[in-house]
Amino acid sequence: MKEVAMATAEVKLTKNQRLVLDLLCASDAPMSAYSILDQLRTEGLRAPLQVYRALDKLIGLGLVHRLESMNAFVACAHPACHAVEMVGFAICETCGKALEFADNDVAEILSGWASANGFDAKSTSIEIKGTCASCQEKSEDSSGAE
Amino acid sequence: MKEVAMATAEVKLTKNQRLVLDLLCASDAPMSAYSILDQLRTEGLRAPLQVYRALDKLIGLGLVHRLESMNAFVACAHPACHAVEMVGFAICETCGKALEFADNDVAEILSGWASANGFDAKSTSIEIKGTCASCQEKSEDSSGAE
DNA sequence: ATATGTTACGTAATAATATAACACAAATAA
DNA sequence: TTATTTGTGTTATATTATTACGTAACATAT
Repeated sequence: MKEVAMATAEVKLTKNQRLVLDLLCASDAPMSAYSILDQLRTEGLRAPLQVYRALDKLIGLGLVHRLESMNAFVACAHPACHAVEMVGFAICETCGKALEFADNDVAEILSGWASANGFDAKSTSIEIKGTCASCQEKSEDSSGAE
Repeated sequence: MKEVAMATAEVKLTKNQRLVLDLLCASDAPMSAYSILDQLRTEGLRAPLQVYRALDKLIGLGLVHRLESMNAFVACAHPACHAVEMVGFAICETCGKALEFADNDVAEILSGWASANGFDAKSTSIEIKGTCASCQEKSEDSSGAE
């Protein structure tokens, strides 16, 4: 029961799943499956499938999310409450980082739309593309204005 | 000026762009780039790039949307008001069809989140995965219940 | 008309992402 | 133990997308 208080330690993960999750947690930006593979070659991973299988499991557990518009994967920012149903990301096209967010109002509106239309929703992904605050500041430096 | 009243005729499209758009409009479900290519071989298209270039242009015009989670493309259901900023789709995992929707409340909440977080949003995609009404009915047939 | 810039085209090659199929090992449960 | 499930490792292949190159079509300004 001393077992570590890490939010992600509740479930027993296999070696490969642990390697992938730890790498994603340590990364400050989403990673593609193949860059995960490259990083883990030293740990013994050799084939894409090893990564994809671990990712599938981790996504099922709500510990990892997939960014559909980028074919990339990111550790869930809220590892405590694995909300699998609705997740949102704001993805910066300049630095590649993704900010995870959750919004109950949006979730309710969308599930309202679904039931009004007889659609049985299993999962919802929201992805906003644009430029993050930090990258906007940087680009103002070059524009010389004010 | 007699020029056709088709909603999609406002802009002058090239032959390849027209072929791709017409095919997507005629399809009742989203299509992958390569299935578009296959369908248009008889029309003279030969290489993936020809399709991807046409798609890029059509997406820029708001006449076609990309379903990020499926690597597929679909003609815009509202060809009149080309809303590029925010589009939503409910995608049926059984029949593969996609229902397009728009919701101003959601759009406002999301753009509110963005400005509150200093994020400069360019485009937003919402994709709900699940089962459409029609496919639910069909599967009830087999479940015999009630 | 001719020059110039822009947009689109066609082709070949290749990169990047993802899955199928197979045989085997470890953990779990009956 | 036996059966069942779950995960593993490997090879091969399928699917999706882009790079790089050279050419053609079109607008428009001289």
